[in-house]
Amino acid sequence: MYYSGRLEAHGEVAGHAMACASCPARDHAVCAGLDPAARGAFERLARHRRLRKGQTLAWEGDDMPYVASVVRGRLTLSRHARDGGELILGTVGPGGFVGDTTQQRATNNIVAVTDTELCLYSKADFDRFAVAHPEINTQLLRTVLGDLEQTRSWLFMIGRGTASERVASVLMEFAEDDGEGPGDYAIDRTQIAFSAGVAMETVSRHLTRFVRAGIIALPSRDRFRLLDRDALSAIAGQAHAAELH
Amino acid sequence: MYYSGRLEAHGEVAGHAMACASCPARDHAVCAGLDPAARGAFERLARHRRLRKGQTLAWEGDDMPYVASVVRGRLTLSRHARDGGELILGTVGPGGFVGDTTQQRATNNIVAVTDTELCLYSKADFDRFAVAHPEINTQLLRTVLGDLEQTRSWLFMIGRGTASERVASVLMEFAEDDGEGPGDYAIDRTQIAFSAGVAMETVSRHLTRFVRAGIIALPSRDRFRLLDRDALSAIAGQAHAAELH
DNA sequence: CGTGTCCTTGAATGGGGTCAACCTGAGTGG
DNA sequence: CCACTCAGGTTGACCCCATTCAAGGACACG
Repeated sequence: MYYSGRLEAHGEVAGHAMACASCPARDHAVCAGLDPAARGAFERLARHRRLRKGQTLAWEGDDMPYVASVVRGRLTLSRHARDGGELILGTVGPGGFVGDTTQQRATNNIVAVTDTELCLYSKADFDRFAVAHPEINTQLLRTVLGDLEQTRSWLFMIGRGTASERVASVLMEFAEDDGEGPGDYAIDRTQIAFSAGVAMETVSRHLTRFVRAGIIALPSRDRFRLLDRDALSAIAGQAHAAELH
Repeated sequence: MYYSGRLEAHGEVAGHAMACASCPARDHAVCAGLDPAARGAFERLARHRRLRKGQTLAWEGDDMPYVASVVRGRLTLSRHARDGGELILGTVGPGGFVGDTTQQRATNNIVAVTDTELCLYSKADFDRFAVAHPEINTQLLRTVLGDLEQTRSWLFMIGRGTASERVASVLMEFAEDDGEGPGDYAIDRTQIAFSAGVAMETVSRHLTRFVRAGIIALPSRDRFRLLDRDALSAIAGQAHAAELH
């Protein structure tokens, strides 16, 4: 089931129920840096939408007549291989942007990894706005350059890393994304496998190896505790270090 | 030996010896879409530079106080692993753009794969120009979005492909980059290995396998002839197909 | 208490890395 | 013109890591 062109069809929140004034992403999102008048105009184009964990915003190849700015939560971008496999190409968190007005169709699957809130803009509206307010492209450019850099770092990781390195890198990502907490983070073996581009069994084996080495603990099936960040970081390797600007 | 901050130190061409009017990249480059007055102003900021095949524009981590637009030729972006290995993250051809004004240092090695001509702009100049002429960011955004898409496609390829698929994909890239010709393209085993993220020996083995299958021919050490494009494309897989437009 | 989902563990297989020897052609210098 | 050298490429042998297939465990749910 996917976005059909009418947001209301999902029973999701439509319209801009949330005020920009209280938006947690307002300083990082694409709308940051607009002057008050322009921001007001931009706000009026937005449709607010919530996605529950696991829900899909778009499938690769689908018609996707809108772009989106993430307010909270996190999305993954992924692609399917014909063998049924999947690879996660990156994630987008608060302040991030998904979609491309120069392409009609979605090039990636876009799925919420946690409950997520978005502002949607039709591509036509967004383009029209960008012509009138070209300064929005400055902020968007910043975001996209960041994504490009992140994707290249990940490519480097995936292209040259062993399974240990890949799994360790994914854990590091999870640890950074999830805020801090006391060192306890959510995991999902399948998710790790799809991110790292390795088989699930391989993920499982390396996790138990990390546990035996005292680097992490697995208090429950869907959580892990980071015991030795430096050790994990060292396994992840410099590919990951490069990612931290 | 690398860029030291003074272009003239290399004895390369400095200044804008070439007129924009005759630039082969003028319709695709970042300067495309500027009105004549703005283009004139932009042109005055440019320094023209030539790189010979194999020459390096920047090393990862180096201070890089300029950005560049490629006029002709081709550059590779790569990163080194501590084990001495290297991975090519992408290439930039005519009309393409390298560098990021939001970062002071180069994040990638930038090397000419063929003789290449560039227009260089100091990051300070470029930023100042972009404030005065925000429409340049529209074109730049288009370019960067294309790079992002290309990098994600490549990530997908590398992340899930076998060595055959990777090597085949690299050959397809080469075949597209090099214009058409009669089906003869330049290759270099090391280059392929660094692009595909596999060992040189593996590249060699797969090339001879392709030759035996009648898919390519190797008339000399540094050339290959594409005999059966469809077969090669099929091996490269749909990951590659997604990359085409 | 069954059923299903997610995870773990084992055994077998094979693809690709690594090391090492050898080959080939383009220079180079006598 | 030949011998030498050297870089780049090929081929073989071996081994290790990750995949795959398969069986079984842990836990939540009805």
